[in-house]
Amino acid sequence: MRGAASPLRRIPEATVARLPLYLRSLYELAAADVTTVSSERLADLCGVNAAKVRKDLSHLGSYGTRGVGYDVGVLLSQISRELGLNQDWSIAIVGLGNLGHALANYRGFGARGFRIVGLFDADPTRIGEVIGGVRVCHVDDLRVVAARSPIAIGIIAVPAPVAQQVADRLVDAGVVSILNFAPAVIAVPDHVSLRKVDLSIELQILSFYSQRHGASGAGPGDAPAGEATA
Amino acid sequence: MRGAASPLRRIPEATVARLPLYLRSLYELAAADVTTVSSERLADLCGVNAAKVRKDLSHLGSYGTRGVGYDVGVLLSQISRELGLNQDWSIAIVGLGNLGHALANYRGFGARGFRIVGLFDADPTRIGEVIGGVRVCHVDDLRVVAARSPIAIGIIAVPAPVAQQVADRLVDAGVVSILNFAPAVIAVPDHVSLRKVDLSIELQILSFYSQRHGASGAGPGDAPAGEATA
DNA sequence: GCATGTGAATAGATTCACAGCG
DNA sequence: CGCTGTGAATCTATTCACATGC
Repeated sequence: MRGAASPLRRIPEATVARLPLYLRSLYELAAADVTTVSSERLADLCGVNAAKVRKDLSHLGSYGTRGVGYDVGVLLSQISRELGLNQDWSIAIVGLGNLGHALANYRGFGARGFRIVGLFDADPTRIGEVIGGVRVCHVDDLRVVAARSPIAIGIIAVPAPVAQQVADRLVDAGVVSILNFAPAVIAVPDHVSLRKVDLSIELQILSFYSQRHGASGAGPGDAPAGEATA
Repeated sequence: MRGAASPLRRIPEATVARLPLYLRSLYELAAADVTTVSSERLADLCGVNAAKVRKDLSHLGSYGTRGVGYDVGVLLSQISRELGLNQDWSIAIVGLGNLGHALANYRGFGARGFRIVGLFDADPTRIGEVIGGVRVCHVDDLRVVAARSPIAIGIIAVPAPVAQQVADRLVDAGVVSILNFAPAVIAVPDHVSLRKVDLSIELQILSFYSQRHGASGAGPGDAPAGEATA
């Protein structure tokens, strides 16, 4: 019962997170007219371990040929299907400050089936502006706009203090996937997928490892390495 | 042997990645004049499990009081120190397209000890432009500029095809931490820390879960749910 | 022969559950 | 009594190593 092929097996989260990586390398291989690839080659291209590639791919089914490798075209279409990239996904961006603006102008969404269909902001002076062919609407109209043409993925690019209420509005408008760029923890119902991108967290993690590992080319001027490690 | 306090224990990677999260909530608590916090409260604020908080914090040493909780100020300073946030970190951004530009204009770096000291691009028309008080230099001058005032963290915001060579130049200039925004796998020597932020990967992961879970408010027009799951 | 696919081994992270202490 | 700190149990992910099949 259920749909044709894919979503019967349970695919580990870690694997899902790597599939897009494989996909990208496969596109490059295809563009270079390479028709077959081994797990080892693909692993190299993606900066991972070959056994990991094989185990990951085995979760989608057995699409390799022993002694030969994987057919690039077949893998491409299997992974695309698995990731749901056969269909288009509509995106809305909320918050058009520095970052939101940059995202809205980013070409490369459309390239792979992600289409920006809505731009929203709370600042009246921004309403009506057209970015990348899409008109900026007031965030109060989110629900109405979403009712006309559904939004699959909402991108939050507002300041931290209003991130939660924007998330609430997105959920209220029927959005089931959210990508949060605001430096704030937000809560969503179980049926909504949430991922976050947090610049300052990334920098702090790097800071941690810089401090330990290479205490070399570190500080700028003030506090070179006062209580350094090495 | 070795420095005063912190870096003797081995702190799990997963824990390191959460420390900045705790830190942020602690700043908010401190700003609200809260002096004590329980693992459960902190866990709520960060959207994680209370046992996880306790175990994470235990890796830094025992700074809690049984029956009471943790002192906000003490935790703040312990985590800050552990993450290396007592010192300032110098940042260079390479690539000043949409994204690089947005990052360069982003206030909030400086707030927590991250200071943009260099901006680099390969496009001659952008050289000399001043963004956020910093002059854009040619990427060929990276090494020279870095020699004058060392760069701790390099941010790559160039198109994928040139990401690797930019990484090489950063490493060559003595940078030991790199944050890569380009949708490309890059390789760096062992002594360099590398983290990545990849928008299109995040979207594809969300696509995967949208497809499975809520097959509700999905497609926009073309391919609504052709071979849908539910 | 060669590279996949996979059980088994290992490592790592999360969660449980409770002893221990303020 | 309440909350921390932590061993033990569980779950997840990675890696190994080799039988399997083209």
